[in-house]
Amino acid sequence: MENEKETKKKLKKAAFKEFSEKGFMKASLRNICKEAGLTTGALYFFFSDKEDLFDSLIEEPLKKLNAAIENHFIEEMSTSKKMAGENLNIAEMAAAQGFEDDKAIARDIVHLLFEYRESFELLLTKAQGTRYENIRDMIVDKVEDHYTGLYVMMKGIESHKKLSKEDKFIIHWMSHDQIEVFIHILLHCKNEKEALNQMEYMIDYIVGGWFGVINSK
Amino acid sequence: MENEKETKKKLKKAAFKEFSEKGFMKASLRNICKEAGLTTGALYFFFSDKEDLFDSLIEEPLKKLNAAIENHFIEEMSTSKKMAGENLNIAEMAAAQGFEDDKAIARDIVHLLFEYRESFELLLTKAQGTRYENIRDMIVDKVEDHYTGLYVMMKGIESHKKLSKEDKFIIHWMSHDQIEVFIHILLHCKNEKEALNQMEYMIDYIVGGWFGVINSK
Amino acid sequence: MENEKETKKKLKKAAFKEFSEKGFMKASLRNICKEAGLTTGALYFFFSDKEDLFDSLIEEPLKKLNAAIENHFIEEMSTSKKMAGENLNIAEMAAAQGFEDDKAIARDIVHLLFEYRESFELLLTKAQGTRYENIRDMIVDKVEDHYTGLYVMMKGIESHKKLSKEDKFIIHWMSHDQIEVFIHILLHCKNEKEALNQMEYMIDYIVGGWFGVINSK
Amino acid sequence: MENEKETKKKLKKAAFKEFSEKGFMKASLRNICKEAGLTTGALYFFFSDKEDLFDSLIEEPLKKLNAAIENHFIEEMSTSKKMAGENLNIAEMAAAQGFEDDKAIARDIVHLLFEYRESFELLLTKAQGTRYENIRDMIVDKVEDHYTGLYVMMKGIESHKKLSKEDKFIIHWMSHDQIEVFIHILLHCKNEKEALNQMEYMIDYIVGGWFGVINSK
DNA sequence: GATGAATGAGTGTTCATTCAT
DNA sequence: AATGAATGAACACTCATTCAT
Repeated sequence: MENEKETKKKLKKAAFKEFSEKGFMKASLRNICKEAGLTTGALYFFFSDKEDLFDSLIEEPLKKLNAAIENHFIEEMSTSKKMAGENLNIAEMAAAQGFEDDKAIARDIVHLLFEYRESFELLLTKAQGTRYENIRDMIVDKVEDHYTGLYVMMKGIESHKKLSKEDKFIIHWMSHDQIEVFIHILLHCKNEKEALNQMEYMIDYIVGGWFGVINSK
Repeated sequence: MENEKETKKKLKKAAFKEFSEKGFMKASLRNICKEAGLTTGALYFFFSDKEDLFDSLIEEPLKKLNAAIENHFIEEMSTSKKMAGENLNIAEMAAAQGFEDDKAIARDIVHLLFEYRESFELLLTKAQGTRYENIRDMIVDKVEDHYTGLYVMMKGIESHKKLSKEDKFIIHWMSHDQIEVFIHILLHCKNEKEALNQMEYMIDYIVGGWFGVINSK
Repeated sequence: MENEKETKKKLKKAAFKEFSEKGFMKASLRNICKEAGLTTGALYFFFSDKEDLFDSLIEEPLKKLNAAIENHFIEEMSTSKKMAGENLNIAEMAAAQGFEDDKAIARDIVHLLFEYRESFELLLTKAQGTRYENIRDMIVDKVEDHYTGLYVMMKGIESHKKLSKEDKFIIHWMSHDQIEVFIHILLHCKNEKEALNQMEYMIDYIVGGWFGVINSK
Repeated sequence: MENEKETKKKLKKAAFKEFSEKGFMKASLRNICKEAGLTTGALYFFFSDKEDLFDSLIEEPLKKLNAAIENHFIEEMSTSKKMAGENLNIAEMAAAQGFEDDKAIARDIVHLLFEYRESFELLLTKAQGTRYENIRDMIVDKVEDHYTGLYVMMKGIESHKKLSKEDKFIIHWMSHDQIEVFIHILLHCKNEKEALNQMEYMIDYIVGGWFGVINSK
């Protein structure tokens, strides 16, 4: 990233502007090159096509986000596992410790989102027409397993295989909504500090929602 | 709608297919006309332009949805008002009666969504490039006042003017999320029956979220 | 004209507006019919095509103009002939009687032009794309013989056959310019009265020009 | 102009042909490209749109014409000024010296017109639909001040502000007619030599016309 | 590395005109 | 007399992409 050719940087900068203003589909490579003071040929030296150019703007941040998700949501379910070993009502426990672990994860994610704020905004709002147009759902799919595990434990269900259609549906929704929270914060807070502040209230909402579901029926 | 000319119907059907497959922007009027077995000129006899054609597919359902929103969220806040007249804790009351009014509203909306299911799916997922590309936000804006009123009462705040930045942010989020619930149901349930079933669980989540927020701090 | 069908009149009125605003080529039959509150089919009942519609707006005035030209410039060359019989310097004679006959002709033409003012304006400024796009030249050709006769006499040339290339050129120009005078008046005077007033000065110019040419060399 | 790419030249040549045959509005870019053996995309590499293509054919000549007009009609009014300084009847003087200055100007203009003959013909007869469709009037407006000055002096009027409506009308006409002379020569003479020859007679006419007006009443 | 040139298929849209009813 | 529907060809213009140099 740092030692990229000057030309490539100019191209990416111009592309950023154009994609941000018009979205992927309406963006014009001609405009981008004109803005960058280059010809279309130059663009095709660095990028294989329009989508590759878009990719270059969000690739690194997206990789990091994926890595963070791997770390936080997939590899470890230590909190839950630990608790499951003991003889406590899981919901009470989670409440007792205030979901401290989950809050820490959330803070990490928010930090990452704001580090590459513009890229993520681009990815989330201007990618229609690229392979990322369903990026929200793609991310939801990635975290769904994590929340399934959490749900199973909190509900005291023996195995994933015993989950009803209704369980699965609500788990999918809650996963979706968790992602929606992050996106909402990214798109509506003007900086990380404000985001972390609002995050506290959002967590009250999400946790409340979870308990609403877990205690239902 | 019912006594439309055969040709117009063919055109709309073909348009539905094309828009659904490719989205508004990538849809080709030529394809639509070919599919309908007509020339492009014929299309322009019935519709003034590409967007007018798209409009025709979602106009009526959207009008009805807007009307429903007006009726349910804007004109009446009877539940809240009734309660406000008495000397009770509003949150307790709402909980006591199980948010029956809100549930009734939700059922109505769901019914409407599934009555024109395909149109709403089109509107919500394929409208980029039309004036409806921000339809989600447009609807959120419409219901936000309603939820602001609800929030003020449940929190026991004197006036809308006393709302903090954080209050406003979380109200906006909760309004947004309420709409998101409906959209999620529309896009993930295969029919109204299933939707109404899932709706119950979603309401537990939403109500839990609200209490999480209201009781916070 | 008077007992035309109401529909036809509406069509012609709307056509007048559209042709006047956009010129023949850019005018749209669809617009005309819409403006008239009719369908294109109706138009084609009364008119065979776009040009026929245009024609209908200028046909009668143009016929009358042609007739006036026949009468004044072609049939009669009485003044000149009379004079030619006598033994006088024709130029002096013409000057002496102040070109009274020609002035009378001019007044007649001006009267006609202003009687159908709008039609002639249409014909002269909005006909590009019709068979009248060279109407100026067509009229010039009609009056050229008359001026050739006048020239021959004033110059004392024996026969039309003795006219040099230069003579013919200047005759053509003077014929052209005479028409240009009428057009200029039509397009720049707001009514007939003003036109007749300005006409006096224009005649001074034209007569001066003729003497300049006749006395040259 | 000279070191233009072969392709661009082919395009301009084909455009010249098409515009000359059909006029700007009826000309088809497809035809032009076909004639040039290229695709429409190629055209848009060299020209920004249809009008830009037309412009390219008349731009340089028109610039030179405008410059010539600036030089001759606007900056200098030396003849008049010189004379105004002395105590002579301006009309007599102008006549005495045979309008030599004005004749020189006319020769210059004619030379220019014939240097770019085809371009000027295009501009004057095929520009309807472009921003040059009123080019005649635009040029008249440019020279009118010059002739106003001349008129004021020849008539012995104190100031421009004392000009009557009739004065202004006849000045406008004479300016218009002067331009018409040049156009007539351009469109009716087959080369510059013939044009300069005919010009002599035209000047007799114009000068005669001026005296007719100046000495009137 | 980068340019300038060119492709070729595509876009939405407009048009005068026709014709069965 | 007039409508409503439909045609079919044409329009100017834009696009991502390619490639010889």
